[in-house]
Amino acid sequence: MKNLIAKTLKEALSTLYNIDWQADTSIIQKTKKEFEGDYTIVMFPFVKMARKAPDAVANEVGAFFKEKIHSDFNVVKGFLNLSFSAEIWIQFLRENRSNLQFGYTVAAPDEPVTLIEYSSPNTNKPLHLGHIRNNLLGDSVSRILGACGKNVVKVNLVNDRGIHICKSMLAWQKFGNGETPETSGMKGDHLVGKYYVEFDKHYKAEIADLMKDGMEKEVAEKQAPLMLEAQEMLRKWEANDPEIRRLWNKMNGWVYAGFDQTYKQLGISFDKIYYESQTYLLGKALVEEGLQKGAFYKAENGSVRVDLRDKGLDEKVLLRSDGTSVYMTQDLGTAQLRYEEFKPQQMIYVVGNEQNYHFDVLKIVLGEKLEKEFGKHIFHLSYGMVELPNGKMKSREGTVVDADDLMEEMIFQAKEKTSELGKNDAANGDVNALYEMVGLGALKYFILKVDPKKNMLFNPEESIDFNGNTGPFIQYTHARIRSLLRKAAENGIDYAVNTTSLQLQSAEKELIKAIYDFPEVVQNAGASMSPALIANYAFDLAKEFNRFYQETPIFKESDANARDLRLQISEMTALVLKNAVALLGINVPEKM
RNA sequence: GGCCCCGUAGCUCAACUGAAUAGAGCAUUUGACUACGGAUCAAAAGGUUACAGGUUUGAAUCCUGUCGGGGUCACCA
Repeated sequence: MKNLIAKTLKEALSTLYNIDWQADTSIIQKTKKEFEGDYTIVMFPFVKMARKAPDAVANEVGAFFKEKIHSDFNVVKGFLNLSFSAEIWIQFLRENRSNLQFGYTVAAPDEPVTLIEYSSPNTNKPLHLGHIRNNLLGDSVSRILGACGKNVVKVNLVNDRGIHICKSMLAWQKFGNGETPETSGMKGDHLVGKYYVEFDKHYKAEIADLMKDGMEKEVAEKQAPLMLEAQEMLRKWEANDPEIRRLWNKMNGWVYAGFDQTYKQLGISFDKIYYESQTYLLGKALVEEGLQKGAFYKAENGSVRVDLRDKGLDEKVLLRSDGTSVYMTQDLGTAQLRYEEFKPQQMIYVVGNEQNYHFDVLKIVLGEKLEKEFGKHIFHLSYGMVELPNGKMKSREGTVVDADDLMEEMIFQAKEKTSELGKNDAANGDVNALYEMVGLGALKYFILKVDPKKNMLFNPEESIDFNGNTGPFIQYTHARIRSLLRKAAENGIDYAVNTTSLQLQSAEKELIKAIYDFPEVVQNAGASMSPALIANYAFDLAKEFNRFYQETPIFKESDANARDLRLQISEMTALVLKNAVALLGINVPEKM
């Protein structure tokens, strides 16, 4: 529709004023509710060139539209409002009714890969709310890009090596008494996380002891026996010490089993999992290459660095003086590996905004210093922190919101709420599946409705809402529509509309227009990688339906054609709600 | 301190990337169930978009400065 308007506008401008306008749909927008019309064109950009008053231009262009595509129009202070006839909207409904993939674009067979990395957990502690935002965001953006016709490959980079996991291993060795997930009944990731905390506790005690003997705090932190042991363990690990490797494999195995369970419940998955332990060596070759090229240099102590001060950044270490790799080394290597494996047109990294600097460096080192073409196609999808009422989540202060606990709590709340409303009877089918769908729907919607790049606040004291701008509101609206359609089917009503010569009431027209917008919203969400656009759209659509539902009787309508049209609008609304919310990873029930 | 991000109703968030009277939800007040599903709807109230300048037909949005909040400046990841 916008394209038609743009095309006609171009013609109008050229015929009336001899203006050559480069079609730009941003000046064509939906008409605000207070005004009459469907679409609005802002005429200000043209008044100078046309050398006429805004209203005069708008009137002339409006007349041209009326002549050309039979749209009605009115003019308010330089804004040209166009209205289209009911036939056009009803026609649109008829054409799209049977398209279950409405709003989605299928990838072309030769579409190159778009790679997206998300989740990327450490293996020393369980996932928390921050990871949930990462996971949901990555998963949702994957779905959205897929719906935009991209060939998406989802990858996870597991951070399975380093001093952090050694800390857990050491603490388990020392204080664990051979405890396992089986003997303790704990989820593997939680068990390993427990020993990470345990390490910290004993480590702090050691520091305190050393300081009591008059040692400086900073020295004590480095001299504490536990820390020295952990570092020794890391060295042994790097030297492939069989015993350490066995322990490492065992404990990581526990963690993976735990993560798998969390991922499964969250409803997310990956096409490929990379392990840092398998990729960290690859970056070294790239560093060597850069050294040869003269892009990097060797410092006196033997570490390899890159000087980015001319880019407004600092010097950055790429390889330690002892030759071991750092985070950056590893990321260079994985990028190269992935490029060779998938030849992606774009590599998206879903990583928190605390790492903006890291990715600035990565892009420059890869794209400019090493002159790798794929370095220019790296996109850091940077998202804001989840904050608690009293600040950031800190694992050491025990203020983390655990992912598993939170999901469990949400499902429990869904159960409470459902029971309270007396909707937990067998008529709703598998009630446990429903609780899970609703609880997780609330959680996912809550996280995804806010713009990814902004920090967001989560208050554990107040449970996530089920009314208003929420996932369950949308799920409920969907269930109600399905119920309507079931009733129609029971009464043998076939609501295929076979006429377009109907009047549309305002609620009906608003709803059809909102449905019509969906494909464009998906495109916009894909372009800006923002599930928030989808979430807010779905909510508006559900609200629009409720308004329509309240105002226009369906089964009491005496005109069968009008009734059928309303059923058809309802059916299409349910489809769009389902398709929209599916892009957020939210399922929608038939009944609730 | 250098660099980056943010500041919108009491609270949580929008505003399609510069357009009309800045919109929703929650909370508050009021109204609507003998009704196709009340997890609903309708209405009231709530704003100098942190502040001060600037750019232009038009600014929450762009530029400059000030104040406030966060992030980051590791041979951690």
